[in-house]
Amino acid sequence: MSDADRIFKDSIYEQIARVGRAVAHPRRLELLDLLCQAPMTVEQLAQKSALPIGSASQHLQHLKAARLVIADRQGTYMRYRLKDDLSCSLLHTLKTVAEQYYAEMRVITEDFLMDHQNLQAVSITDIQTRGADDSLTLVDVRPVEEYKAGHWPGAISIPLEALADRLMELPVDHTIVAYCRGPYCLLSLHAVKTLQREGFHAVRLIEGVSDWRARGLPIVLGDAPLK
Amino acid sequence: MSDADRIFKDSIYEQIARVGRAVAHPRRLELLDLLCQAPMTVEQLAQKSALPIGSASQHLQHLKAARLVIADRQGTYMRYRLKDDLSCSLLHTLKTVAEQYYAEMRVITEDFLMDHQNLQAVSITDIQTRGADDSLTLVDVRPVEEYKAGHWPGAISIPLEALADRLMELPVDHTIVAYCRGPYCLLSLHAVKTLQREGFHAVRLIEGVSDWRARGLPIVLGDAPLK
DNA sequence: CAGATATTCCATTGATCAATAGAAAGGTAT
DNA sequence: ATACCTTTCTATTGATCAATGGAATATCTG
Repeated sequence: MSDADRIFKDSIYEQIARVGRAVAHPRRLELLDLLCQAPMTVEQLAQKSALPIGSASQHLQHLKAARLVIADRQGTYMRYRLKDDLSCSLLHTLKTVAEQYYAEMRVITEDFLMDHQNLQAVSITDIQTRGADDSLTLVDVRPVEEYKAGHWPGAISIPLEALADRLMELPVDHTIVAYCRGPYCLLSLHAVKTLQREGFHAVRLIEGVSDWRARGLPIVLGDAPLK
Repeated sequence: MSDADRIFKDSIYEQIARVGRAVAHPRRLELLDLLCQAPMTVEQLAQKSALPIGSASQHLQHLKAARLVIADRQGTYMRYRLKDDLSCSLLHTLKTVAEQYYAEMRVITEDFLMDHQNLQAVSITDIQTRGADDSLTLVDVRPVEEYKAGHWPGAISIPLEALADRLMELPVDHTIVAYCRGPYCLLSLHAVKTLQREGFHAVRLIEGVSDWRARGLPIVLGDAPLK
């Protein structure tokens, strides 16, 4: 093989490695995961990922340099968002590999859930099969901005923080299905605990919006009529 | 959010980042790409990627630790292979992101191909549409082991090294379609140049076996009858 | 234009990772 | 058992990356 050939290959693999390096840090993955939910400012991202603003900004710069996300100014805020759904698919692929290849993922999840008994979880396919059944109420417990940026058809928005004050909006005779950002987001878990404490029959939906997005399932934008 | 919640999330993202770190280095991507073709020994991998044995071994350890590949001893040789096709899909996703998001990929490829004029390239869909047309001969110019580990149905195996000596096996009135490991492998490029110099009408197939594998297209194993 | 706010830049420190060469380990064959 | 071969381990050096805090920049408001 000639020198020119070698240089060509090195350049190509170097470009692919740019993608790899961008997703080689846990904090950046968390930020990317959040951006799969909705566009957000640095401040929001830092708060939701429990990062100092400076660090969050630096990691976002890194993601921007790898062009997985783009940033645009909105007044004094800087708003970051995914370049497109391919970034979301990339993260989804990485999660799938980790879930398939690392038994640690199961162990970590199971160990954690041991502390939270009585938490029934359902999958989106379960919901779809008993779709005709009308005794389910789907609740999106993420912050409202994320709901507006895309939510499951028919779901109503009650952010976890407001849940305790808005229980009267929920039908007592229904099964309440709470969902959030995905299997590793804990909003729906806490929602279900609250609901059960208040006497509702509540279950947790495993998947989140980004999982549906990566799979090409339908997502509704904007406000939806409350039931 | 409680401390336990934060520890859980950190652990989960740390696991996902293991995947990211494994693919964050150009040399490891090249090794993974090679393993998408066929299982190989450390020596073969080192030779094909122009790496010192020690470095190749170290990078393979890294891939093994991330469980994208597995190793088993065969006599004095150590044979590495992909864990399964999911590793291949992972690499395919990374390539797709790089191709979609980085104009540099196009620039590098175009600059390189400037030095190689008269190189017509066809896609696998082109081949499939004119499938009924019988005037095509598909040639797999990779090393025989890789051909045996999976090749396009109907393709014959003539490794690039043997091509000059085996021209008589090719029909002069056909269009010869050469393929190799993928768009960034240069074996088919050199094959087409050789064939053209010898008076054949030859074109390069853009995709390689790993691209078909990642897409779930049919692949034939073992020796195939020569035409 | 001054003051307030959000974000980025910069410089420093510590940590992790890559490349290399030579020694060691595991396996085969005589 | 010895010699030989392939691969891995170990240690060192240099390079890159992450975290942090404080200064600088950009925008909006009064």
